[in-house]
Amino acid sequence: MNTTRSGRPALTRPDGTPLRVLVVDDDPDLAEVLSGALRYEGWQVRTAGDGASAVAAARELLPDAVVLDVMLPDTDGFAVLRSLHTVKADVCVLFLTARDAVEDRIKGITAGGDDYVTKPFSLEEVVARLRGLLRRAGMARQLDEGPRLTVGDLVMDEDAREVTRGGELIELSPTEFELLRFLMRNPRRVLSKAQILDRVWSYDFGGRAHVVELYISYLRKKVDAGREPLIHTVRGAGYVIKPVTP
Amino acid sequence: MNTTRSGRPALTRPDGTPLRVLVVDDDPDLAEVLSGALRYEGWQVRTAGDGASAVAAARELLPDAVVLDVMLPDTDGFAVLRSLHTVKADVCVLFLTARDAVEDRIKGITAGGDDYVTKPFSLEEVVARLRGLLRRAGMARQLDEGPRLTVGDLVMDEDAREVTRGGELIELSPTEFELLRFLMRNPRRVLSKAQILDRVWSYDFGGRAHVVELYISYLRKKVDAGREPLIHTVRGAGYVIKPVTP
DNA sequence: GGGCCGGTTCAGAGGGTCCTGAGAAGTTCA
DNA sequence: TGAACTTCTCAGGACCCTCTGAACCGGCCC
Repeated sequence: MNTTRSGRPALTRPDGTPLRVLVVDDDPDLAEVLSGALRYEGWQVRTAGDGASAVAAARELLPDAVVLDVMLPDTDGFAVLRSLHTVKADVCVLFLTARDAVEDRIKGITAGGDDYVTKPFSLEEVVARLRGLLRRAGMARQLDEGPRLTVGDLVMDEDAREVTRGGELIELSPTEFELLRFLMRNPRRVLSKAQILDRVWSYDFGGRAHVVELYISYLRKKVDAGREPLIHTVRGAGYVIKPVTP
Repeated sequence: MNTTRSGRPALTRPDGTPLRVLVVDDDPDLAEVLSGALRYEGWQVRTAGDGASAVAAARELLPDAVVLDVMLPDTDGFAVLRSLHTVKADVCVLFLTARDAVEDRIKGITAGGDDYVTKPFSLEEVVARLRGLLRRAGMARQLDEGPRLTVGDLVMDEDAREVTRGGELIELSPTEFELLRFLMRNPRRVLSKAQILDRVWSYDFGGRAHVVELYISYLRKKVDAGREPLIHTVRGAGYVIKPVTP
């Protein structure tokens, strides 16, 4: 089976070909970061910088999903959405939008099951939302297990945003939740603080790696408190989450 | 079984094929939003912008239901209705009409089992009405369970518009009812304020997400008052309804 | 041992999210 | 027409989340 840089099997559609995503943003840097992260996750990625070329690219690529900036130089996102749906009716769309534009043009978007993320976002957020869209659309075979992540007796339900350990409910803040999700999606793999910062914190975060240590300590208090620890420090390298008994 | 983007099983007719609906409206944005919401609910959707193409599309699609704007650029909705019935006698029709439209004529039509919604409507309203029509027509297998929604000891009878908790009747305003219905149709799933706004409030509502918080607080006062809470806030994410003990 | 380094933890400021009460405008119904 | 109800805006305030700064801890090397 084809594998990706992340070590996970490539995401494939029911017919075995890789999942395709089109990234549309007029900021080339951001488009690059996004497509890098998605490629890493096993997507076949293509980018476009404006509405016209987005529709053209979609006609060629016939993507399963589109990551679409609402503010584009030529057209507005809603028009692009309509064109995309005429190109491929069952395409999933994830919108990127500025914080204060939310109420405006996003109206009606999520009604179709599409979703949106506000800038500045974290890559983990984008990747997770996209996964959610595809899973609900029944597109990717690998996602069939559903919205559940498990490490030992620690269980995360992404849809319900619920985390339990040994059946006991654990309350987490948004950042704690994202950090834990990132760890749990990469069990038994050492993640550096830089990696964590890049994925869990938003791309324009200027802070230092110290926050990662801080949030790891928060997580430990809630997740590992008084129990066999799942979260481990690897000095000089980063952190891992792994079950106690392999 | 085939599933939809909403995670619910696809709506199917007695013979196993998906339910088909034709959306007829001359406003392409509205048609797009409507068809998105219906597709998400498991319908096979097709749209038309005027009476002539509506009849043509119906002849091809042979829809189980039609969502029909009364005001069309070429013909009026009632003429279309007659044509539709010659194409497929047992089709269910949901009319979309302006608030001050001639109510008598609508009522004459709906006597036949069809229904109508006045603009501006909420998507939740349209989706629910359509469900009701199909259920009464005995079309969809999945709807056989009837009009009852249950979360813990909270019970909603959609047809009677009645809500009880622990047997005790709870009086709700229209908006409160729709909000609660949307929550109860998605138990244990965190719904963002944007999602709620898109589905429960009418499509032309310009207000801010703040109203959602307000109505959640109203609901809590009536539904959760002095009892074990069913409605939960997930900070930074949205709201969930779920029974205390799973 | 002393200094250094990576990591952990505590305390607290500031900012944001969310809740709620009060009240204005619009709607329904008698 | 007036009263009751519904819907929504506004503003105050409580609480939580996030991040900074600084102290602390233990291992490692000189």
